[in-house]
Formats: sequence, C-alpha cells, structure tokens
Amino acid sequence: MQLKLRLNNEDSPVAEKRVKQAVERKKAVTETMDEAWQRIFAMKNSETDRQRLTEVKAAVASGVIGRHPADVGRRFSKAEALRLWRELQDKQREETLRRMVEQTPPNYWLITDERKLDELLRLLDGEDEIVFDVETTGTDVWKDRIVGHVITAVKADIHAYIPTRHKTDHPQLPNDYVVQRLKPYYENESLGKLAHNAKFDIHMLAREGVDLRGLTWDTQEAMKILNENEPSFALKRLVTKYLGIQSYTYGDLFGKTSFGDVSDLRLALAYAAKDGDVTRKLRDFQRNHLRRFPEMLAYYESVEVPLIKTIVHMESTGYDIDTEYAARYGNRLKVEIDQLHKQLTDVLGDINIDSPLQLKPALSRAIGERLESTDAKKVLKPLAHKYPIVQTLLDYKAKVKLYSTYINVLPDLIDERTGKLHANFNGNGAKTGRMSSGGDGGDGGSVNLQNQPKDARKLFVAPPGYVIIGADWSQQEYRCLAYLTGEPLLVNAYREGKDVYSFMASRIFGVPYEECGDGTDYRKKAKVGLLATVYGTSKYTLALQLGVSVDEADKFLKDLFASMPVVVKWIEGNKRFVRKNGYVWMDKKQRKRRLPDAKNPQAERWQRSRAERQATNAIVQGSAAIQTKVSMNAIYRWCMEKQAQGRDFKMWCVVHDESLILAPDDVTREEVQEYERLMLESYKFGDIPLKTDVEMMYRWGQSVTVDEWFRGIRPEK
DNA sequence: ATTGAGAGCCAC
DNA sequence: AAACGTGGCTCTCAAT
Repeated sequence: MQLKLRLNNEDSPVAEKRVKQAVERKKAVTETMDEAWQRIFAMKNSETDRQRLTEVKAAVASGVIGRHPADVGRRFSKAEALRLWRELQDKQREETLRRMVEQTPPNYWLITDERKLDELLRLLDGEDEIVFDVETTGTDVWKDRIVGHVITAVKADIHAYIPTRHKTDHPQLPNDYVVQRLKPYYENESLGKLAHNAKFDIHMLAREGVDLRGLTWDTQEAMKILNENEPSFALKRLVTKYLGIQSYTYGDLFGKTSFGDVSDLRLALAYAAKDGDVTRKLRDFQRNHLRRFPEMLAYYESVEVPLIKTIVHMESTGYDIDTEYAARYGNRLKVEIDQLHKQLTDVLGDINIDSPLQLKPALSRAIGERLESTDAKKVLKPLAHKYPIVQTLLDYKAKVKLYSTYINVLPDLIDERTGKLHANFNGNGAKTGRMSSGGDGGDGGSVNLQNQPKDARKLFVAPPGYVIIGADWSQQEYRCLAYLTGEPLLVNAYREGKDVYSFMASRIFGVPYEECGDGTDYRKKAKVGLLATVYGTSKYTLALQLGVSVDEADKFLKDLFASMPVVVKWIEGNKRFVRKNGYVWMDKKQRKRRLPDAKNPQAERWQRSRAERQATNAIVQGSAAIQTKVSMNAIYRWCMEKQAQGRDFKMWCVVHDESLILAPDDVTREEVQEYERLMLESYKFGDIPLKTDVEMMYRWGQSVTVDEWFRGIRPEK
C-alpha cells in the first residue's frame, strides 16, 4: 500500500516537475557558463537561433550585456539567451540610431520645403541617371502608401530624402505636390534609373499616377545574375558583404515600426538616403563584374531589366475571380469532404485524418499492412484497388487539397480597391532563371499563379468585354534540347513536323512510326524516357515509373541513349564541364548556373551527382526560360503599342512555357496572328522550328481554337 | 500568437 | 543518404 502510494506520488506531474527543478538547480550550481553554452549549442537550433545565440555569447563575454540578477540562481536556458538577444537588439538599436543621426554626411539632404526641392531638381537637370527608392507604410503594393521619396543625384553625389506622409510635427511637403514635381523626372526615359527591387517602387509610384520610365539597373536582379546562390538578396546584406559598408536592415533599426511612424526626420534621412547612396555604389561594383562577361551584361540589360516593367504590368492587370462559381463549387466540395471524412473516421477511429503522424498507424491497422508513409502517389495509389478505404482516403485528400489551397482561398484574395486578385511574380524566382510566383500576399494570404490545378483555373475569368488568349510553346524544352545538342533524331523529328515521342519510340523499339501513335505504349515509354534523360533519372526510379524491372529499365535507358548518341555525348560534356568549372552556361553564355558541389572535393558523392544532374537540367530549363522572358517583353511592348492605338491588350499570366493575354472580345484574326508571331519569332532556337497552340477562352482552361472562335463558336462562360 | 521544420501535393 | 529538375502553399506539430 505504502509502495503504491509512493509510486503514485512519483508519477504525478507535480512531483515530476519538482524533481526536474531540483535537477536544474543542481545543474545551475555545478554548470559553468561555458558548459551552459556548450549544452545550448548542442541543441537542434534553427539557423537564426544559432546566429542570435552566437551574438549573445559574444555580448555576454565582452560585458556588453549581462544576466538579470533574478535569473542568476537558475540554470541558463536557451530561452533566457534569446531574451537577452532581444535586449541586446534594443540596446544596440538605440545606440546605432543615435550614431547614425550624429554621423549623417553633409551630402545627405533632408528636403522639407520648396526651396530645397527646387535646388535638388536643378541638380537632376544635369544628371544622366538617378537612384530612386520610395519609403512606404509597408510592403503590400496594393494597400500600402508612399511616405517619402529617396532620390540620389549620381554625378553630384547628393542623396536626398523627401518625407511626405510621416506622422510628425516637423513640417514636410505634401505627397501630391512632391509627386507632381518629381513626375517629369520619374517619367523621363532618357534619365536613367537605378533601384534595388525596382518592381516594388514602380508599383508604389504607379499608385500615385507615375509611370516610371528609363529603368537601367536593378541591384537585386543583377545579384541574381551574378550569384544565384546568394543566401540573401537584401540590399543591406549585399552592401555589407560586397562593399564592406556596415549597413543595418530595416528590422534591425526599426523593428516592426512603419516608416511613416518615424517622427524624427533626421533619423528618417540618415536611414533612407543611405539606401540611395549604397545602391549606386553596389551598381558600380556589379557592373564592373558583369563587364567581364559581355553576353551576361547584355542579357541582363536587354532582357532582365525590361522584364521588371513587364511583370509590373502583368501583376497590375490582375485576375477576375468568379466568386459565385467559387461559392457553389466550394460548398459542394465541403459537403463531399464532410461525407468522406465521416466514412474515414468510421473506419479509422476518431483521429485527425490530415495528420500523417496519426493517419499512418490508423490506416496500417485498418488494412492490416505496414505502411512506409501515407504518400498518395507512392504508397496509397497502388493499394487503392485492394482496399476501398484507401480509395476513399485518396478522394478525400484530393478534395481537401483542391478546397483548402485553391477554391476556398482565391475569393478572399481579391483586393477591395481594384476588385481583382493580384499575384506576385518573381522574375528570377528559380536558380535556373525561371520565374516563380507566390509570396508577398500582404496580410498573410498569397497565391501561386503557376500551380493552379485545372479545376481551380475555372475560377479565373475574363473581365466583361474581354477574351483570354493563351499560347503555349509546344515542347519548349525538347526543342531547346534539339537546338543545344543538334541531335539528329530530335532535329529531324522537329524539321519534319513529326511527333517527337512517336519518332523516338519508332527508333528505340525498331517499330514503324505509324505504330507509335498517340496512346500507344511505345510512345508513352519514349515520353517518360526523354524526360528521364534530361532530368538524369536513375534506372531504379525509371523502373518504378514504367512499372518494369530494374534490368528492363536499364536496357530501355541503354536503347534510348543508343538512339540519341549526340545527346548522351552532350550530357557527358556538361558533366565534365561542371566538374572542372563549378558552373554551366545557358544559351549563348547569357546566364550561368553555379554548382560548386560539382567541383568540391569535400562534397559527398551524392552531392556531386546531384550537381551533375542539375547541370544538364539547368542548361535546358534556363535556356527555355530565356525564350519565355524575351517573348514576354516583346508581348508587353506589343500590348503598349496596341493600347496606343486604342486597343486594350494586356498581359495576364505566364506559366513557364505558356503565356496568356487579355484581348478585347472583338479581337481580329490579324491581331491573334500578331500575338502568335511574337511567340514564334521573339527568340529562336537556331533553326529548330517552333510551334505554339493558341486557345481562346472566357474561363481559364475552357477554350475553343482560333478557327472555331472566328467561325463564331464561343467557349463556355 | 508566432515561428520553423517536415510531410504532402499542386504546377511546368 | 539518395536514387528526377525547378518552384510555392497548407497542414500538423513542437518550441517559444
């Protein structure tokens, strides 16, 4: 009895806690600070935590900061260390701000009256280029507002800050007045403009009715050309790293305070004008480096820089979302999801189906098979025909994904002011130079326009009076491969206008072309095989994909390679090159993909193999992306020309190998042909013929052909 | 409440 | 340890 009682006591959480505390007290007494740090650094810390802990350790060691007397008796914990980090931040922040104001250089001008503004504008009249940067209330280009303008007169070496909407008692010029005075300069094409992340500033200026022209350099995008592996593209980080100029991030100095709430304008000047100053210095540094690679410099200036305005235009166009359709569709999905959920919990018990951790054991028990994971494609799909509950689970998962990531979310992202959903596109989101989409959603919500599933695309509709025209490059990457390699098999197939997969299948399997048509096993295998070649798929993965043995997959790969010896040699050459140089070139040396693992003797074998696979993939993917970007710029210019003629054409969306525009719904056949020509002629892959399929639609994905459209047939609304 | 990691899944 | 390249969003779960 006594024993049992004692055990109960020991087991109770209260007792457990007491024991723990006792142990900790003992540790606090016995543990030195060095040991405490050792213990904390041995924990699984995130990269930011590790960084912070390192700073605190140094600050404690040098006596800048110390433990609170109340804490000294306790064990030094990671939590306490991170609390100290925050204190350290505050302390450093105040000190830094004070010093910054004190040390403001005389060529930093705070402009709060007309006389001084006049003086700046007279300077600008003698300039060839300026740096521009707007300070704002936040980072949402659709909701936030400008609170001040940074202008650097490059030749004069004057860096001005013109506050316009700060919450302060200090006098300042009204924003409308400043915009009206600056507008002629902002819009002057022959006055060059430099900026860091210009897309943001151009959007913000557009809000004020300014159409920025003459952009010549974006230091953020330039950095992505100079080193796509850079850990951070924030201006301050780059300036600190490459120019050796100590520069604090906005967060370091102001935390979460909106810049408009900075009431001390001397402080605002010291911070803001420095941006203009260092942006120009960073541009000079970057240009010096890029000049050693004339093709890269030319590509950057003629494609990447103009692309920024193209993207601003596309993002501004925005998307009309059919909210009624979304509501109906969403409700239906919700009902179906609830039904499926009930069926699942009836069998699996009261678990969270959405938690793989809970689902795996429950499902394993239900079907009596040990499961490796609950991955739908790899694990569940093959079991679906055997167990109805697995099929139910697959249906449930698919519907939940569609509902919670797309259908239920899209209507909430409509901007109240513009009535449209605005996506964010990142011009160099991928290290290969492809664009990415997402992020920057303002209040949490954000959307990726490049992974909308077919069913979600139906929510995107043309505005009244417009039609969406979509055009994709047929087999963009394989035509690019044919061009880059000169592989006769591919080149001949494209020259003769044949179906490449059928053509390949015919050669690999020694079967007549006619027997390798659409839907045949031969063609399917050739298609998977070509993909495998470019991606460097192993025989093991290929075996899984084709549903054959590893030996058969191996033989298939050998046959495939034998049919395309030039491609094989080319891939081997890429591997040799990347092993020797640590990077590869994309088409015409316009871009590099740096893969240092490939030539790093310290890297593991699997890391080197991965880098070698990435090398070939990056050349193809990156070169295709160049075609897309050059064409986007051409389409944008064309839209502007059409608009000048009173025809309202706009870029709507780009998804890697597909571009979509909005056209007036009285669009003519000639206008559609102009668009098609831009797709086919803006950027060629040598003399490999290009092909594009053009579709006309009111609702994304529900299309008619151009011929049908001009015969009077209309797609579903 | 916020943050970060991991699993999973959408696109090309 | 991974075995196919490039991305981004949602959800859970643990830690703070």
